[in-house]
Amino acid sequence: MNTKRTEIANALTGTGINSKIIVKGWIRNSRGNNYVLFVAMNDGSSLHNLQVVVDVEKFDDSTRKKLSVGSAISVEGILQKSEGKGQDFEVIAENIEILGTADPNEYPLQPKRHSLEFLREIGHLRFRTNTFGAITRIRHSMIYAIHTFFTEKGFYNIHTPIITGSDCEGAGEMFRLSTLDPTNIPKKEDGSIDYSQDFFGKETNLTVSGQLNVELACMAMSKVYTFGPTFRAENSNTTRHLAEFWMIEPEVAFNTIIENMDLAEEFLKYLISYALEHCMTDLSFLQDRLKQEEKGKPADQQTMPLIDKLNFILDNSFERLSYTEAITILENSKPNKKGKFKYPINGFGTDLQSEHERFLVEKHFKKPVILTDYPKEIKAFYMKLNDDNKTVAAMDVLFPQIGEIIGGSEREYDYAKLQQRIEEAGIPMKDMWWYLDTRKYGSVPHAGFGLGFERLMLFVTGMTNIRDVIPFPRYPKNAEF
RNA sequence: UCCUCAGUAGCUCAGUUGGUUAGAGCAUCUGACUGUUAAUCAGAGGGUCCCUGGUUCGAGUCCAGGCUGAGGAGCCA
Repeated sequence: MNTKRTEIANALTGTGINSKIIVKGWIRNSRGNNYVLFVAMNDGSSLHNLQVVVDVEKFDDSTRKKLSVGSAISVEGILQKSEGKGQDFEVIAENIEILGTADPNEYPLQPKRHSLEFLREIGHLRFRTNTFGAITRIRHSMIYAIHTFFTEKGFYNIHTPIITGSDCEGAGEMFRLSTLDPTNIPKKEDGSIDYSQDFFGKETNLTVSGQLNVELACMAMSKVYTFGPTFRAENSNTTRHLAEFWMIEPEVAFNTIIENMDLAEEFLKYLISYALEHCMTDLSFLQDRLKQEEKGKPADQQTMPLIDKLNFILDNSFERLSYTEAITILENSKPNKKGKFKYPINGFGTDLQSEHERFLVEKHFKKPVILTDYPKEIKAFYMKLNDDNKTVAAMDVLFPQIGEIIGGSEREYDYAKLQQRIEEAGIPMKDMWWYLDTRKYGSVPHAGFGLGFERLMLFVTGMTNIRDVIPFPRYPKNAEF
């Protein structure tokens, strides 16, 4: 006899029909009468539940009582065509083993819609909901697609360090990392902290970006990418920021900003088409969920259905324009002339606010936009200085609703110019010697970008809060679970 | 960090100008029903009204401070 567990996703397609199978999983819903019980179970392999039909007479009272929402069970029975209308197949239970009970008086999940805020509070259990099951499966598919995309293009994955001794990655506030006793910190004679006694013998932090390290690998391997966790200790309380998030950073030798843009656009379109191809069931569920949520809203606030929105990205080329051109458009725009912008446009040098980005993407071009050649003052030191001496070869990919999804640039590869930019940025030269060495020995043009993985997940799933697209969100005042 | 809004049963929420014993739906428990689809029907139990202080004869309701959450802004990915 077959004693192997059948995954519910397989059972739902009728694999093993009319024969005995064993399924294991968690009860999502249980209902019935004195004679027959219908138990919906889920094992994570599919959005859909498998219906187990329980002939009450065949089971004792104590087993039946334990068939409550949240309990884990193993069911042995015949898989057959369902007599009911809601599903194609069902299992007629012959044997039920209770693997783990869940006291219905305490189990917090009900077979009904819960608010996302409530589910965040029970983050340890939220995987057991349809929504988070769908998000989890899509997230995995996106991770797989990312590695597949780069592998097919001949990239090498580089594990860049999570602990960094460099405090000049320049992307935000860092989390300090130390094994020193905080109640008894060793001090030097001048009163400053004596890091020579710390674990690494120097000041260390959690990385805010793998870019500088991945550039080192790029200067030998040509096409590389890093995909890892990054940490920002900014006190950001928004639906788009996390203290711990995952970032994909490709870096390509001999590429200019043009090829960098091409790569970014191709990459995003690949991932979105991968999701449409492999995650349709979960995407449809999330689309319907979103529709439900928007039901009460006025028509003009309702967004395009999720799947249409994803297809729309595939069907349109991203609009590419320079920062300077964008400023001109914004200056002449209706909201600017009518004083509708909270931050008015003041010519070249104005840093673009989210309201401006949103105007360009959602109102003016109505498609994704790549902005290039920003004023050097508002961008990072490693970006290549353009011939005008005013702008740098930066590129930001802006998406509807979420704003900046990718930030990248061609890198400054001229030794002297880079040195000068480091100086202007006020970064101590002695900390950057290894990075400067890449420009000293065999320097070549190269370019790369960073894609915030959870921002991508926001777009693909249509979720609106970034805390719901990462399994264990970390944000100010919260490191629970 | 700033602005706005919110916190009442396990969940989602109602609670009138400050007034007796704080309500509903769902969930839970008990019962009814031979195939349910968030099953249905009947009944029952369930409350630190976020916390601290204040005003008042009297506070879920008013005031102050704090905590927590949501949305927006800044920082960015």
